[in-house]
Amino acid sequence: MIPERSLEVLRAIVQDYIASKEPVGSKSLVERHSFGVSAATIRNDMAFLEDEELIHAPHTSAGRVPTDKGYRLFVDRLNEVKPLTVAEKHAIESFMQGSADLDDVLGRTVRLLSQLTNQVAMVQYPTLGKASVQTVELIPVSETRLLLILVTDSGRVQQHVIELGEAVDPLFVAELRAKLIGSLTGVALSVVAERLNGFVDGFVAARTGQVNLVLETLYDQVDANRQEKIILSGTAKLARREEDFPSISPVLEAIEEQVVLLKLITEMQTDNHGVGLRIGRENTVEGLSNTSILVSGYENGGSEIAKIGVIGPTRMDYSSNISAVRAVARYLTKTLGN
Amino acid sequence: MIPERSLEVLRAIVQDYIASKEPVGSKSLVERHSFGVSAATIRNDMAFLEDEELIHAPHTSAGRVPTDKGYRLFVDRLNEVKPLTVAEKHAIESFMQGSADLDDVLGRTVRLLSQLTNQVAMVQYPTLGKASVQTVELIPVSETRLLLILVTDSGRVQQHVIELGEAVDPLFVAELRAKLIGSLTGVALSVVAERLNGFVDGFVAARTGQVNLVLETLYDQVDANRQEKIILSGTAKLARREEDFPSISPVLEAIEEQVVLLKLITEMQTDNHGVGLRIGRENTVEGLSNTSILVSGYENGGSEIAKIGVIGPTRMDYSSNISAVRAVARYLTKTLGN
DNA sequence: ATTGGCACTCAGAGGGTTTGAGTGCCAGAA
DNA sequence: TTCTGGCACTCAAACCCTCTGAGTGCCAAT
Repeated sequence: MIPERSLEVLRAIVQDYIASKEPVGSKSLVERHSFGVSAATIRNDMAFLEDEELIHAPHTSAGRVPTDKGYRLFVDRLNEVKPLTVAEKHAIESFMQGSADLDDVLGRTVRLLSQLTNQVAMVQYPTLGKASVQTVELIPVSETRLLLILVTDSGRVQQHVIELGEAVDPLFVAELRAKLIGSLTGVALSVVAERLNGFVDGFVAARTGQVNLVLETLYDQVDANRQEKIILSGTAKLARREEDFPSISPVLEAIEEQVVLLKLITEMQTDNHGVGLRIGRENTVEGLSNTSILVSGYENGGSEIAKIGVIGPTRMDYSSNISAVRAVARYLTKTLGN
Repeated sequence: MIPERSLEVLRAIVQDYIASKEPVGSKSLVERHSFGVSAATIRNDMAFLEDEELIHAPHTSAGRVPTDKGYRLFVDRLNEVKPLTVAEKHAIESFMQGSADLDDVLGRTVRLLSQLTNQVAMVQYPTLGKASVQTVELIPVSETRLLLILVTDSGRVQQHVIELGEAVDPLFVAELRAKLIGSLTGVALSVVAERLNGFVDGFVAARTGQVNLVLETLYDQVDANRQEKIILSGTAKLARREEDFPSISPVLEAIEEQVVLLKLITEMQTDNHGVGLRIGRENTVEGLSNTSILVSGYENGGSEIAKIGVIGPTRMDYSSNISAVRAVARYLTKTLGN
């Protein structure tokens, strides 16, 4: 077990280090915090913390810096989540005011979060989840082209133009449309494909080519709901922290690699405080070993779920950032609720 | 007038500097290029070029570096645009293979351009231009909600859900839909609003509220065609060139500021070689004083027009980049032609 | 106009010294 | 047992000095 005072010392070290960006030594520690003991005693505690690999000295005659493990313990056991200030809550409200469609809401949200935390923010597009088909439409837009529209009950609308390559017969389109609506309304996206098994048999042989073309497109659209995507904001914030990283280039590269980032945040569990956190090397991704990633989940109409979060140096202000991410996620869920 | 050989010297300086990233001196110049004169003579020419402010010495006993003005003269008068290699052409072809909708095409294009030039690439979304309405659709998606769809002849499809707040009468929707189609098919987006002047008078008074709601949404969508947007790719490429900039942070900030960037590229003329170029401080934007911006125009079905380009250090390989931007722009126009 | 020669400049590399924040440890006090 | 004051020790970073060499500018000779 780690003695009580040592934990206090760790907390103080993390706090001072976050504030000053300088390794912190025993002397400045006793000056800024009232431990009621001398610097020498603190040094003993620090030696203990170092044995436990919770802090680490960049070189012999320097102060101490928290290790990833130290931050982890700090966050899990010592950190009190700082509630948002009134000004911040106000900022959230006004930022989200008057947002229109999904793209718009997510765009605003990610900018908001970046601004609030002063870090790089990210939002994952909502994924398939439990969403189901609200309606399907088929509209001729020219001699040979059809517009296929898919509306899900989570309010997402997708469309795609299908080039049939031959003249469109309005009667046939009407029939196809009616049958599609009949078969799919209310059906969960995840079972659309199997529900349409044998669908093509209901048409005369001459039409099967066209029907299949439409079905292909429909499957693509359903899949597009599965295809995941992330938007980022505030990349420049990373650069302003140049001192924080040996080089920002690998970090930028890593976060530009959407696939990796998606994988990473998808497998993150949101446990404590409703947020998920990976500190430093806990992100197995190379290039992110000096960054922490903080995510929280949000919901879209109860049927789609995805994550939102920030990426910053391991030495970030966890208290504020955790509450910001949590608040914005909650707010986003609420906004999408309508 | 600038003597012939001095121009040759300038060309050599630019080329060597781009290749080596080191200030170039008279000695290495005569070694690497066969001028047929001695270093001392070259020095005289360099003194002349310096008087003309085409080159500049970082400090007394250093080699010379081209100034913005020097690059400008180089590009305008000395630079031969390097044709793309077969491999590069091949890369373009295969990269664009099998692209689907507008988003997808633009996304691929910008990644392609970034990869080809090894710089940050950007694509502006097509703007309004001469596009006109191909068709309008109005679809009930729930008790109280309508889906409005606008298709332009450039193939762009937009949709938006309208919350009417009261139950939707199918007959009314059919009437509204028919009248909209009648009034708008083939009408240029720029005159949609005026064409609908008095449109609401054709309905019974009880419906005017709902009609106006739909019209508002329609106007918004038309405007969204005007609303401009840029996508970027390869931001990390900037960071890998850390030596090129005193600090990348202002550069990143500048390019994250879409509004500024849009304004900048919009006012750029594409003159020589079909591309537009701003070198260093020619970009009045603060933060971009060490970067050059290179753009070329592309068209979407002849009716929408926008720009595509790259941003890099002033010391970039203009020859290759100009041809890459030009080629990709041409290819993009062709791809969108279908 | 061009050239070789030469004195001059100066950024940057190399090397040595100094400084001071900070540690580790110990012997004695509480 | 826990804490404390004291002290020797360490080492990165700051500072300073010198040296080096690439490069210039200018001039007198060709």
